[in-house]
Amino acid sequence: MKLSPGRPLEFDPEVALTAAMQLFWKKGYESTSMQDLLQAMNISKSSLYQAFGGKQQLFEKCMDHYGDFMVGKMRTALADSPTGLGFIRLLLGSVLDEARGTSEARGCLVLNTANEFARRNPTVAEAVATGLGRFHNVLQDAVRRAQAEGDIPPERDAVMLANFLVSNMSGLKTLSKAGADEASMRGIIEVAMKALV
Amino acid sequence: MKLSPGRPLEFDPEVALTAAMQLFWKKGYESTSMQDLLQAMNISKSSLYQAFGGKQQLFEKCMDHYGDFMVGKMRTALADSPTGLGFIRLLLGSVLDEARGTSEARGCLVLNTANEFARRNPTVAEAVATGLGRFHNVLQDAVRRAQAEGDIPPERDAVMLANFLVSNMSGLKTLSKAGADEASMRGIIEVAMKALV
DNA sequence: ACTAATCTGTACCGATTGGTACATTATAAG
DNA sequence: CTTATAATGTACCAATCGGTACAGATTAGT
Repeated sequence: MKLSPGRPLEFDPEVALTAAMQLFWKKGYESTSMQDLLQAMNISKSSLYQAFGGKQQLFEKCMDHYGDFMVGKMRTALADSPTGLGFIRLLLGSVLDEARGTSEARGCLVLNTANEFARRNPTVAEAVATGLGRFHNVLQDAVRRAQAEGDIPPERDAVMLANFLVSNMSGLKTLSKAGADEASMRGIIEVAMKALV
Repeated sequence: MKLSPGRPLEFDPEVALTAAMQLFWKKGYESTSMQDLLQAMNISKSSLYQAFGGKQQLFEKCMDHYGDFMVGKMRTALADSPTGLGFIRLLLGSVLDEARGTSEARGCLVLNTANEFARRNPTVAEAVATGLGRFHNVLQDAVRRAQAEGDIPPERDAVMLANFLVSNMSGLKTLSKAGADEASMRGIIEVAMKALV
């Protein structure tokens, strides 16, 4: 930890990064302009380029930040949940908030990015794969715990079920953006939950 | 059918519309530029504005065109399929082509649009809802036929199952864009199919 | 006080965006 | 052949895109 002379930062990099993340999350990469970012992060263009390197590099940092943020939330939710199956139901149900309009239908930054870039950018594709893998791992742990607790038959393939759950989360989030009503989504969740036992 | 004087069209509007549709399908709305469209449609800018009104209006026409095109394909596939359940399996399996890299991972124009616009544009939101409804109807018919054929229990809610299938199609397409391998996707399809019986 | 290092504000860059104005060309009806 | 109508080609528009150059401001060490 060496101290160098020079003017100190006038902003908190993590706060600024979080603001950028929220914006990318809500609007996607392409339709988020530098101007939008500067306003949301409340820093000058020079500072952004100096501290984050540019739009693309900032976006990649946001993807990582999102992964940490969201996986952290999921991990604590899983730990706090009385049962593994309860956590899964809660997670699927969280999409209903978006459908109700309670929260914004901004989906998941990782899945949004997968849809927006569709493997066109190798760097981004890798970040998407990494993020998705982390979510998968949480779901897989939840499934295994539910199996240990007797709520899911032990002979079922936990990896497959975790993949199935990720796919359903993704589908639900897309349908939510498509304007699906809450009742339809409840039905989908019901069918998906029944598929686990 | 009245004949008016004036210079005749030098292009087939349907051919041009299809070319535009393919481009929007592959690249999305925002990242498809006018220049891209003119090149793919092989018409001049004047002709595009004269015949289609502009980018946004052209896009809406493409959405309708896509709906006709895709629902038509699905309807004939369903009619040609020996069983309703076979059609459903075939439809879900079609996503594997994208995962294999056999065909491009461009997903579904309606779902892509839902993800890109996320209800920000009311006009587009309505087009998305309409398109999705048409897909849902095909799936619903397939489920009812499978029920009549004894492959799906008659007491199960056909609407719910159709919604579930749309959601899974969507999830699979997103995961395909995220770079999921074929084996994972086969597993997901297996779980989803099992959820129907 | 001076210097080296770092951050910030201002002004600017070429490229590209979707869209428009208008003259020119090609047809059908009279 | 003239005229009304419609399609096309050319030139242009302001606005915005992400990015850069550079001077000014603010610090720590000497």
